[in-house]
Amino acid sequence: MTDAAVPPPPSKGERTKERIVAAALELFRAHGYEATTMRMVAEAAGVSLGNAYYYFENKDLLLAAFYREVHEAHLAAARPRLARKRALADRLSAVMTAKLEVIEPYHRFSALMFRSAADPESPLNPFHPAGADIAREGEQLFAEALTGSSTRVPSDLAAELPGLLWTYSMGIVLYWIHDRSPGRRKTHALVDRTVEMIASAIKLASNPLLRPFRKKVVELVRDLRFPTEV
Amino acid sequence: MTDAAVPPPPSKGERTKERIVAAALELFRAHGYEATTMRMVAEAAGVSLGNAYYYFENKDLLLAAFYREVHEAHLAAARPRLARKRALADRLSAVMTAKLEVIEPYHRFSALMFRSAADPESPLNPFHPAGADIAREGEQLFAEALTGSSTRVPSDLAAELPGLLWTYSMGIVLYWIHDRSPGRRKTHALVDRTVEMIASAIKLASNPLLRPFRKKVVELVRDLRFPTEV
DNA sequence: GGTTGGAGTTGAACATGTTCAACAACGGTC
DNA sequence: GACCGTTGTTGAACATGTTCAACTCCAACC
Repeated sequence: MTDAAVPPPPSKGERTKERIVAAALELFRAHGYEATTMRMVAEAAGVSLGNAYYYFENKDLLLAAFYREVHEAHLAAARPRLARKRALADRLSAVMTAKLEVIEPYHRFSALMFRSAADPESPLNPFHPAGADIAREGEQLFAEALTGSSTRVPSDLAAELPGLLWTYSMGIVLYWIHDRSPGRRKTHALVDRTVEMIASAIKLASNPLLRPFRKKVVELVRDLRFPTEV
Repeated sequence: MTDAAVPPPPSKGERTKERIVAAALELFRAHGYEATTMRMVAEAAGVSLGNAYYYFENKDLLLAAFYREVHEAHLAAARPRLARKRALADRLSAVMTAKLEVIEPYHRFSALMFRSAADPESPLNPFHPAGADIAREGEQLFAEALTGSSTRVPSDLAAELPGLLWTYSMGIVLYWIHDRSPGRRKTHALVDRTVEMIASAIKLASNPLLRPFRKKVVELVRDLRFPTEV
């Protein structure tokens, strides 16, 4: 019974959509986002301009498709590395390094990802329905990095850490966008050093003596984590 | 001798530019950024479309002019409040509250400020020459908040704090952009609580016992503060 | 086989940011 | 006052994201 595993054959529309995405990703890679016009995408996909808009309401949604692809690549790159590490700092480092490596080819136009991520209207924004999946999966990855590590974390903190770490990773990406150093040396240095600090801070915060302080921070995060809620 | 204080009379061009800015700000306020077209701005300013582009290379630069106006308003609102506070937490709170009040009328399109701020190419980005002034003045304001307070801060830390606090304020603004709660309650709550935590952390970090740890953090910040440097 | 309704597709049209060659106004110089 | 270079100004043209009414294709149904 392999029925459940066999996806239905792609419809004509699905194949067309796939062609459009592929064309767009290739053009983005080659020319960047702004320089890639919808007409170029349509032509490269062997499709009319209007047809591209039949599948993607606007250009941003093509970017969202691209973003998802990058995200999948990150997951695929990070998980095998996690399997080889125990120490928390190493595991966090594995996740972040995988991220930096995956996004490196797109440095020249990755600012776009970020601008969209900061825009409440954009499908890339983690609070937007269309972008929520990626954020959730990103947090999930950090959750795996935590649970698989040799470090024990109190449960109240453990509940909030994945979200915090995901936010941290967004901050790193923002730094990386502006990083002009060769080989993105500064971003890697920042990751190396902050990852150590975070691991230390987590161990410290797990100390029973610090429970009251920890509670206060966890409460703050829990209360205010979702600005979009009322 | 009041010569130095008397600015030269505005040239024709300066007056035209002023009219364009004024028209743009009013239209932004009324309709938001995207919905305001350059043609609308030109017409409202009583000027041809091409002429608007003579003064502002692109629409983003009009947004930059708007951003500067908001920034000036923030400085003007924050400084008198600082004069009435001594405690560090109160002073930080004064600066942040002034900021939130000043930007509140523009909540609907303020995401634009942020997207531009995150974009290395944009004039709003603090690492971009055109946006650097605003960032510097923002840090300066935090420097005033610090030096005027009753709290003593070790000099190594004092050198880095304004920049860190400015970064913190950007984070608050990012949160505020997504805040849908009535009266922006959640953002205010976040400010209230984080400002306390920051003041406590600064006092804690000033403790001589923590000098090694503080040195480590200060060094990290100093080394990596400017991603755009090589 | 004909009909029908939805999915897929097209090209033209539109709105808007941006550019540009040409023109006008102005201020200084002789 | 005539000349001239700089500053200011214009409207048309262009590129590109987006929309839309019309068309084709195709599978399901009678």
